[in-house]
Amino acid sequence: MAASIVCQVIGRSTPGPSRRACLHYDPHHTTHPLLVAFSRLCVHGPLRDALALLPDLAAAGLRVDPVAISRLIKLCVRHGTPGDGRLIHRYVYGRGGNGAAQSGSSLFVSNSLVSMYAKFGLLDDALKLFDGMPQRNVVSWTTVVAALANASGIKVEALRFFVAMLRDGVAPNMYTFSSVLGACSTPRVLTALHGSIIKVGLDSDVFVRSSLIDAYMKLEDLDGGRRVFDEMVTRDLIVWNSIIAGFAQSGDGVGAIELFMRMKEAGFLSNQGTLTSVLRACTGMVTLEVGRQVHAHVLKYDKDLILYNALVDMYCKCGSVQDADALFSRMPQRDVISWSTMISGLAQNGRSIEALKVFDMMRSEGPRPNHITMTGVLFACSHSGLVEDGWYYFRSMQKLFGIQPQREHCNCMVDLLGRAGKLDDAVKFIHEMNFQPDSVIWRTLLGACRMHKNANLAAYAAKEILKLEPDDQGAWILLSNTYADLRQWADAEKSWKVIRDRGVKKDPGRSWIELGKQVHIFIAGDLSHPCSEGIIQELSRLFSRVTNLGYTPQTEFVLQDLASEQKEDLLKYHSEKLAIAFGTMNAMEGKPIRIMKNLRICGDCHTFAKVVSKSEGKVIIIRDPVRFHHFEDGVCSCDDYW
DNA sequence: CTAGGGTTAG
Repeated sequence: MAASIVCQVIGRSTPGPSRRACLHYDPHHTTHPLLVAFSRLCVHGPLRDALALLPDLAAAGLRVDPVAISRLIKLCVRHGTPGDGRLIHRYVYGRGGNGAAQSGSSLFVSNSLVSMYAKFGLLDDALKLFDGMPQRNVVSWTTVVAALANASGIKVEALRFFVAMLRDGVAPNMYTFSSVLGACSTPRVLTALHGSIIKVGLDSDVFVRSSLIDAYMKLEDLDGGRRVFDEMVTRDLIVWNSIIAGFAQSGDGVGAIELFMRMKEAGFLSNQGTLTSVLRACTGMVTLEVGRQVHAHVLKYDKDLILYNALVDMYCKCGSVQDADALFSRMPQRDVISWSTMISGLAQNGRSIEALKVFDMMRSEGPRPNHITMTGVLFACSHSGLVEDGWYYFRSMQKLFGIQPQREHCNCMVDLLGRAGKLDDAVKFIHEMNFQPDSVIWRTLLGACRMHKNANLAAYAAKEILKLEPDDQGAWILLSNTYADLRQWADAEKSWKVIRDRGVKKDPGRSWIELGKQVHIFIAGDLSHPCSEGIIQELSRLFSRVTNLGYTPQTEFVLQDLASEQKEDLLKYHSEKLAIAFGTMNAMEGKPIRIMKNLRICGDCHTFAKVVSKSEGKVIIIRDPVRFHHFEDGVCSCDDYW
């Protein structure tokens, strides 16, 4: 076997003298033909032939070039065959397994093997080999640190190994630092690491810098990340992507987009990674106009399904179903994600019937729905009160699509029944489903109880949540809100006391609106916006107009027990009202007013928006974290059902 | 032989 491979390899690649060498081997003047063949196979493959020579090499007692061995190890990684890697390991270390016995068992080769195990996710093997190594250098340590930093759940171990490395007297290099930064879990550790990086003069390395930026961003220290970025003299595309992604992920979409503009000014061409981050920023912010501009960039990657899907999602989340739908129907190909995105997007925009129509289309011409598609379908049903359809899809998804209902589907069903006011059915469903109810389910029920003002059941659901998650803020807040809705101020106050005592803070209501290239943010009760005077005037103008059309403030949506004028004041300055006033002041002819909210819309603001849409003849679109409300001529797309 | 960013649907 070996002989035929050797002849083949040598004969194939170099006819003439080497073929002779194959036949007349002189140990003093010529490299052994086995070694020649082996080295070639390590570079060009096939992997299988190279592996087949290992036993003969061992039998002949030949010492193989470590470079060749490590190339072979890399081939295994490329082929994704850990078994072959183990074979090489066994050959290199010999039967004794004492680490120094066989040919090629240098530090270099051991490092390659550790790295191979790490890349296959075989951490135990990597560590066992590492522990048995007679010496270890920076590379050995760095390989292990990187492997641990990339693993989930045991990142702390990376830090421990890093410290052990220092104790061992091995100096970290830029590779080590950029790896260990990925395991950096507290600001203190980060400060310490950053300090040592500067001290040893590695802070000019681009890799180290981008890891530093990423580490600051992951700890939500945007300024820290920004500073590292600003100090850089030479930046590459990945550094730009790091900082843009950091801003996009921490919710600072405006910052992300500004950086994207600067990146283009600096002459960098965006790649798929840049654009996905920028689209994510647009999706989070509902900056439709900027999103359209990004769309123009994306056109250069027109075959990229991921970017297309992200665009459809962005248009849906920005409340522009027309754009989303136009794009969806023009897409060269559509996968499950495309269809699911479109279905959920329509449902979120209150177009449940259309969502179900798209689902029918998908069934006839698209890919097979998956469990996330079904979540979208059930979401469509629950947000339109289509109880019967919901039951039908829930009951038949196993039979029709082979999808076993999961937790999230049960949650949709509880939502469907709860929203429709069938609270008893919802409770019955929870007790009969195949899962142990979790806090998500109870929270859904609690939301429905609040909507239908069933305080007793709400208290039950809240207690169940607090059994599972004793410190859950949401449970306390929803419970107290329920009492407030019922005007049971004593009970509400009791819950608020718990919230205050535990330091639970309620997120203030925030709304934002895009005007030109700027995003204006409004916080409930906060009149610090530069146009506040104008906004207050506009609000009173709107109030007098809508009062004539029959609007009265619904003070039951105010949560504290206050005199009714004070309550009206609080209501008046809800963030969405400030945004609506700002929107009507600056409205452009024929364009809808688009507003984003961080919390669910309040009932009074919902009525207000409806009446304003009629009195001002404007379309108002408000997106809350769950769905959209399109207000037009006094009605909302949600049919007052949300 | 060791290192950096992004990845869409709920």
